[in-house]
Amino acid sequence: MARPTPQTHDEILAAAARRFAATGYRGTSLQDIATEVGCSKAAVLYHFANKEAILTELMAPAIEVFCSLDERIAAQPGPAAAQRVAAEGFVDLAVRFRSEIALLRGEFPELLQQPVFAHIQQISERLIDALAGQSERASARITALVLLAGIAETCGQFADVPDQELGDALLGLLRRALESPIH
Amino acid sequence: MARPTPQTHDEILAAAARRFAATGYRGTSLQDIATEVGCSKAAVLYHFANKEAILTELMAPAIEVFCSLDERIAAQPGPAAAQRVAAEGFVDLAVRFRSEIALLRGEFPELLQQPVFAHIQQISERLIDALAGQSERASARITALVLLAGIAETCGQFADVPDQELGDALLGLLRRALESPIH
DNA sequence: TCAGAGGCTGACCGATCGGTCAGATCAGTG
DNA sequence: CACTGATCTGACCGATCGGTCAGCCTCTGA
Repeated sequence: MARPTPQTHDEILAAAARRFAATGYRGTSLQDIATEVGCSKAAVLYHFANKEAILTELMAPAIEVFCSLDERIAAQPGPAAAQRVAAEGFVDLAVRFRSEIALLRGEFPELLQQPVFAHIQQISERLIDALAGQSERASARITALVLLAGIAETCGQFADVPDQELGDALLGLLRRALESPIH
Repeated sequence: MARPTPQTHDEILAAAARRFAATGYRGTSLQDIATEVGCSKAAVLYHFANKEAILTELMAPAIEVFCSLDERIAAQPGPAAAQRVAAEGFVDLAVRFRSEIALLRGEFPELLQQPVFAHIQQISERLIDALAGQSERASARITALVLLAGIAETCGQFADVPDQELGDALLGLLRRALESPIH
């Protein structure tokens, strides 16, 4: 490691983080990163062995904390204690590394720019409004968005769960979680 | 080949859906789709004007239902009724179109194959176990996964919310939503 | 019998990808 | 002065991308 730390290294990391978050890992070329930094593509590959090495260095700190959380959970005496540590630890992780985690969203933001999804974002905002009971409170809007995104993100993984059971579970979750509950 | 097969159109759609869900839109080439179908890339482009047209035809039904849900919500007399319709309508949408929505995850599944994320999936499963209070019930595991994915997916969007406030909101959400609540 | 239409192919195109390489520039050191 | 190592560049490479095109094959109906 060079003593008079060259700032180019960090500038590349910062630029890569912005590009990855905007257009995904695949959707970001080394030339994109180089252009944003203001150097050549070859300069990027001078500071990093390859494209993957950039992603690795970006995510390493968050992953390390994630692994240590896993160990802390495993060290708890019972399910109740494990649940508390898991909840608090994960929330802390999500808050501290939110920008790092955000770039895992991949090509999703760019995908939404496709003509097919032209009105999806506006509709989603109105949907969040409705779920939050038209409340302006930040916590109500956070709750609604987390639930909306979580359901959209995961429902495809329950291919083996019957429609009725999956629907009941999700509706039950919404009833419990929304701040001004459904009557 | 050259069989009288007008079913090729649908086979291409099905193959594209599988590939998009596995490696994302960008990460799936027309050749990938053609190979999975067992025809030439040119045949794919005979049935669809371009790559985007495949995505459009795949998502169109789900988007139409999503738009009509938006209209139904807007037609409700008050916030409470709107919230109920939004919750029930969105859950129904997510359950019915879960495979279509799943392919919006983009490059995420493929990204997790990167060496950096080697142990993330196992750790995530243990984290879900802990959040679900070691319960085997499907609804408990669905709840934990939705919350986990939702927080990870959205926390990056709250760059303007102070850490303390965001953390409190998320922890409050977990307390309310988890089936065997945190003491 | 044969024209025409639908279905499909292989060859090809320009653009862009991740990555390599030889060499230019420059600061520090003896 | 000569030399060295770190930083960076432009030119280039093979592979792959989305997409085009001329033409082949098979089926159908007049």
